[in-house]
Amino acid sequence: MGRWSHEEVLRVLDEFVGAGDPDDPRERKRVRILESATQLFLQLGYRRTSVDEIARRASVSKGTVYLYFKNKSDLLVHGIAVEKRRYITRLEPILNEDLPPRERLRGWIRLMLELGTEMPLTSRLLGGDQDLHVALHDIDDHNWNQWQEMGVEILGELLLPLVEPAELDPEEMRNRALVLLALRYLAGPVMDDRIRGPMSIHRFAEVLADMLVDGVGAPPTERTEPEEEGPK
Amino acid sequence: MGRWSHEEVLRVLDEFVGAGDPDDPRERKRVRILESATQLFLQLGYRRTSVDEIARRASVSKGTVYLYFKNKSDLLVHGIAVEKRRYITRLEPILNEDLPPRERLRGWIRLMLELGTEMPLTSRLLGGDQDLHVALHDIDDHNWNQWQEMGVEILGELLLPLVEPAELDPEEMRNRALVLLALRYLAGPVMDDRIRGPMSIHRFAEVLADMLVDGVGAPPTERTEPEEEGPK
Amino acid sequence: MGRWSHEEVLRVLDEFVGAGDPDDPRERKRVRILESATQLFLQLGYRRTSVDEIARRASVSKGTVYLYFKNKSDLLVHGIAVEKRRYITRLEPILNEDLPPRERLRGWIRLMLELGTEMPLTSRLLGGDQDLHVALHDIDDHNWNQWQEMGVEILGELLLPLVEPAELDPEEMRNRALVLLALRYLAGPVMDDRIRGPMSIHRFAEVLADMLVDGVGAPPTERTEPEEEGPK
Amino acid sequence: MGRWSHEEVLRVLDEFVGAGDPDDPRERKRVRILESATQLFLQLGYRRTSVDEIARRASVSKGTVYLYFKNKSDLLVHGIAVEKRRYITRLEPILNEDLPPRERLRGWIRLMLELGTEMPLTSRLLGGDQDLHVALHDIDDHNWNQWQEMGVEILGELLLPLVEPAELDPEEMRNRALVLLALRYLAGPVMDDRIRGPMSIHRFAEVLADMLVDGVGAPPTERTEPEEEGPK
DNA sequence: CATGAATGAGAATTCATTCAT
DNA sequence: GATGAATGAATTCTCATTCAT
Repeated sequence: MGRWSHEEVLRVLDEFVGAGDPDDPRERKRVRILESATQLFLQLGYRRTSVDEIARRASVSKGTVYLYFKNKSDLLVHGIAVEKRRYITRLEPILNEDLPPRERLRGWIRLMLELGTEMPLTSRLLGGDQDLHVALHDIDDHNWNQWQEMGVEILGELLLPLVEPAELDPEEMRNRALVLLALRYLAGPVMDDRIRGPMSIHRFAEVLADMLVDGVGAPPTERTEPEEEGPK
Repeated sequence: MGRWSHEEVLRVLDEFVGAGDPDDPRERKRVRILESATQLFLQLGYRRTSVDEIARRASVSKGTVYLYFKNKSDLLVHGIAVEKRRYITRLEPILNEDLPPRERLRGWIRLMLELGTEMPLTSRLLGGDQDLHVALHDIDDHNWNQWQEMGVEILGELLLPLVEPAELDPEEMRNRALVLLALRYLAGPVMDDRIRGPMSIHRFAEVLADMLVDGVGAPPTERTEPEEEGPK
Repeated sequence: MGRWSHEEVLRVLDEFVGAGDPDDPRERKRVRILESATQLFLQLGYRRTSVDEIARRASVSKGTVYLYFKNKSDLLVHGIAVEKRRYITRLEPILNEDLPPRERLRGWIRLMLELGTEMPLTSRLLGGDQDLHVALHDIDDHNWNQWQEMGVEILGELLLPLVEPAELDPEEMRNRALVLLALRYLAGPVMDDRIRGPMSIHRFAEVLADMLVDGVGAPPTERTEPEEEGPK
Repeated sequence: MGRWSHEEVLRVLDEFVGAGDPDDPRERKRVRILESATQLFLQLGYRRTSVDEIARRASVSKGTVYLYFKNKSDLLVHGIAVEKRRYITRLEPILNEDLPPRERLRGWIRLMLELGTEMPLTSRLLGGDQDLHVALHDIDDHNWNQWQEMGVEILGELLLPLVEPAELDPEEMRNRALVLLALRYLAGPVMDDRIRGPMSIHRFAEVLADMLVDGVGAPPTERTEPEEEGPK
């Protein structure tokens, strides 16, 4: 499983904001404010979201927002941190489980495309949202690199057994990894059901995985559907 | 070529902003303002770009900007129209040429990924940039639908001969078309060379096409490189 | 000693905030808060000092500050009162001691210039600090007049024997008293060692006294230096 | 006249903001805004003065203030620059005129005390106003040093012929110069007629000069009064 | 008594748009 | 046509003061 074993993953986790006791009313308010902000950032974009509006949606006063977060951009930073924590949880089964390589790759593709639902801010940020980039300016680069490296590492692992029989040269293999990695940038668009058409995100990911693993002309694998699903 | 024959294509074109005589000094000023705006929108995002800055870059007064465009958002609308016109030109060879089906699909994938370079505003918009979406609100929907339908139509054509031997049912086929169509949302991210790694955009598109056409485990086709290329 | 005998001085003192038992833990807390406030007012100015910061420095909660002082400006008023009490103590030797007139005047000049160290808030206030003036608005006038009258009275006493031989007319004498009285406004500036150059405040006062008593062209008197001194 | 001959003085002047054509309506508005700001800064202090209030007093909109001055603090900087220009004008006669040394020193003392009327912001700043200091933070130090050095230089020149007969050692002389220099910090307080009593600022300066030049016990020189005078 | 969370009235600054010249 | 000065609504952030616990 390469460099991204538990220790590493936990090191990354430690960066994340500690959640605190969910029964503490203060914590509850904090979460309410953060969620209001996140929703509005997604709905209107970062700049168009005013702190006033965030406060109103969270039913607190403007001043209270600044009591819990030192900045408007601090709200964004914490929103992204919350998503990261969610990501780690979702990643672990793919990294640890004892599945056939094809299934692991398919699981990974699915996860990447579902990131849009579970990590909408991050998707937006990775998708190049200027507003978010500007708001995050300094932390941005560090985060991005970490994110990219982590992806390359993990995907390399997953890909290895699959491309072995074709005897691809290492450069070609690395390129394929990079291309597959870039698929996560579809996570944002894929949230839009006009883009997905009649498919769920899960199904969309399956179809993409089918083509990538076996080629556009090959027949599909058996369809798997998760129990519960967010959009569509 | 289905419904999207010349007449249709031209009908779409007609909607675009009429270019006018490129020697008319008024027209030249109009173009200069529009280009300044487009560059700044791409560089700073829509909101962070001030009309003042646009005027300065175009070496006209702020008032003049409003003489040629009724709004700040009008600048965006026209910037996008310019890109559309460019798109039609690029699309035609793929639609008309008498190439083997696999090559046509590969050509289409290449084009989609290169849209980021030639249609940066559109890519950004399709990629979910809130700033742009909000600025365009009403025109947005109409445009978007047209754009999507046009894509589905064209891609259906291209895909048909390739999937025929696999006897895919029509639903599966439509899904695959939608999934492939969504790849154009990679156009924006693919402009970032941290994402492409050592590959040019063209090469990136080739690697993606290889996997999609033949599967991740199949050997690559012969590499084609265009004479000159923008980034990387 | 004129009108400013013990009774008068004590009447003024009585106005000052009663100190209370210094062993009472409540009183100790009160003093701690007041000192924190005073230090911060001097360091940052009145407006820039937040009640939060005062509470933090005094290791109490913000609410507690309001338990002991009804206002932010109340802190300032009491801070100034504390300085007044200190002033009375320092003034007495000059009023009572049986010294030659020149020495008494020199002592008084010294004291005035040293007020900046021992009555920094008052100096700042007298020096025209708008922040403080505004914060004190109403009490201000009453206080100021009292302060001024007290000074004129005392200085008149000190000056009388010195100007007698010159047979100055009463108006001229009163004017000289007023001018000398104004020297106390140097107390603030004189705390800045860039202004004093290599001199201590004490030394600075001596040099000023020399010139005032004997003229700029006369040789200096023997230098006196106090045992211990604050700045420089 | 030492180092501060015409060239130097003009070099300093060049730093000042160019006034522009006083008939240009734009310039007139600029001046109106600047004067409104200066008056309010003096009346209320820097922090308590809001840009809104400045705009209202100058009868322009808030936005217009920012059209002419990039900052609130920019208003302060320019206000001080205006005062500097005034200062240079007043200084020249003292530097150039062919007067007896005593008269030159007396003229200088007069000028210093009158600075409060003609350079109220500067007086306030030199007097240690926290608000102003903070608003100016970086330019502050440079300015202060220049101001101080200029004073030491000029005063040294003026003092030399007066102390020569007393054969003061150089250190004592330098100290006397520094002490006299500090008298300019009385400029602010002296603007207050409660402090000056029945004297005009001019008269106050004369009385102070008398004492400093000849000693507190010596008779006054003939009284000089200027034709027109500001306060009192 | 003590606490510190909550409030909301300001304050500085930006910028799309208008309009007199 | 062209200009650019003027406007003022909107936005982020601060902090004295209150009050429920």
